[in-house]
Amino acid sequence: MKEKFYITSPAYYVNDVPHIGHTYATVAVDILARWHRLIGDKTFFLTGTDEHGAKIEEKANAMGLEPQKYTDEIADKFQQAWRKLNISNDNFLRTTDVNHIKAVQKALQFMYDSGDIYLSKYEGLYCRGCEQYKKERDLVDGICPDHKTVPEKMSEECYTFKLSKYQDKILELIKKDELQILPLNKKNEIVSFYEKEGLEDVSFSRKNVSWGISIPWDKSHTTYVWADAFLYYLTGLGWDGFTPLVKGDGRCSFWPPTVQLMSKDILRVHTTIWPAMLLSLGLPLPKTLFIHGYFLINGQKMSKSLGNVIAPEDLIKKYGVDVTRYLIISATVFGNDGDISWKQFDEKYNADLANGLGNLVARVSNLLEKNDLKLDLKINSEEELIKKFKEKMLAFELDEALKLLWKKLKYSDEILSNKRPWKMDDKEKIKQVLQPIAQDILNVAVLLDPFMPDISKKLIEQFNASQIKKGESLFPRIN
RNA sequence: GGCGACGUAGCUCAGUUGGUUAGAGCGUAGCACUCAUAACGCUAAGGUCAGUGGUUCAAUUCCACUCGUCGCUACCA
Repeated sequence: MKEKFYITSPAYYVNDVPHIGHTYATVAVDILARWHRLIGDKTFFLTGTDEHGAKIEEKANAMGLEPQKYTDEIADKFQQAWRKLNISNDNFLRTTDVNHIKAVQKALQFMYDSGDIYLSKYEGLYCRGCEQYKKERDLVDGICPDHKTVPEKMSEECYTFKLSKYQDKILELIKKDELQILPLNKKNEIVSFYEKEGLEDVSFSRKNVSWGISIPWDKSHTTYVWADAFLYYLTGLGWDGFTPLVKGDGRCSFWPPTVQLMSKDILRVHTTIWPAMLLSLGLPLPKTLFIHGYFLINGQKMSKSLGNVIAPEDLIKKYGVDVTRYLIISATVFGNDGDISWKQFDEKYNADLANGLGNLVARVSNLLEKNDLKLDLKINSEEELIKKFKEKMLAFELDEALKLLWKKLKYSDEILSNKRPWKMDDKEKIKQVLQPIAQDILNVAVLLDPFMPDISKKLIEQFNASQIKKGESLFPRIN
């Protein structure tokens, strides 16, 4: 039974080069995508970059570059980073892509024509320091708590999206899990927000931002970045902006997304503006939004000013690509915030990979080679293990899925130590001991593919050979 | 301030409708082994389950309060 599986990473904002947060999210999406391909699902994996907005324009100006030139450079860095990490995305879409821009304009025109976007005025207290409008309740004694200044009253004309119109519908869909939000505490957070605060209409255009997609019926405005960015999930499939979505038309048949992965800082907009836009456009909503956590260092957020950043390229330099993928995913409970450190990475590497998988592979393959034993092993021979592993993967419990594999290997180590085949003379008896253990290794190797694709491939080749050989050590111990 | 979550071994976490000596992995210590990457195996140490009070024959598990940590409080990618 082939199922359709469409998974997305957010379109990463190009105000920064790829850091470990981007890397974590993208590797997680990649693991899920590879897993679904492995079990035969028809899979599409989208990632990309979000490149418009005032901040990008300012950043480019500060560097003395045209915005397009600047975004070209950063987008290229993202693509390079993903290639290096063996990310198997089916498309990489930039929101400056001409087809994306056209589609956004068509979609906005549709929403304008249908009355969901209207001209109004945004009035508010603007803090120059924050460069944004503040609510009364955000202020302390009428003063911006961050900048200690009194915000100015300003008003500007803007096109506004009737977000409030969709409030009841979206809340109902979230409650019924038709728009599923995971983990559960995040769903509760959003439900409580809907019930207590409710939705207000949101301005969808800006007058003073030139680096953006111009509003098709009024070129003096550009599109609010989120309205632009969200449609990337559609244009990444080649959607041209016409509604309803063309059915059965190649990639567009992947719509809607099965899973959209994101961090909590963008959860709110993804559970308000995003589904409302889809409802306005008459398109099906994503099935599941999964929110992953942040990496912390000694309980603190990573930040450049604190100088406690662990860069993905440093991890790759030390451990290699596959091990880096493994370590950042297994370091924390998927969906929670979690502390990371070099010490912890080293310990995890030695425990799981060097002393665990790597050492067992060396023991078994060495004994097989030395005794000239030939085995005939089968791929995917243990249904029970696959079944349990699958359950964990489908529940997004990536770290738990891995633990199942390590438990299997630990058991093999025990058997090997108890039976002591190196003390035996009868080759047939040695084979009887080693055969099932080698089979377990092969089974584990297959399931490791989503996490460590190259290592998995190497192991499968090694253990599928009729004469298994010791070969080079996969994971040299770190001291 | 309001709403919510959490506080279990050095660390990361499990503990299913309250019920005999509270579990796992890592880390630490000891023993043993030598096929293997000073790896593996075995054993051990280590917890008034944040605190106080209550409900109950019985509470880590339910309730209240206290202390502590954290999240959300919309146009911040």
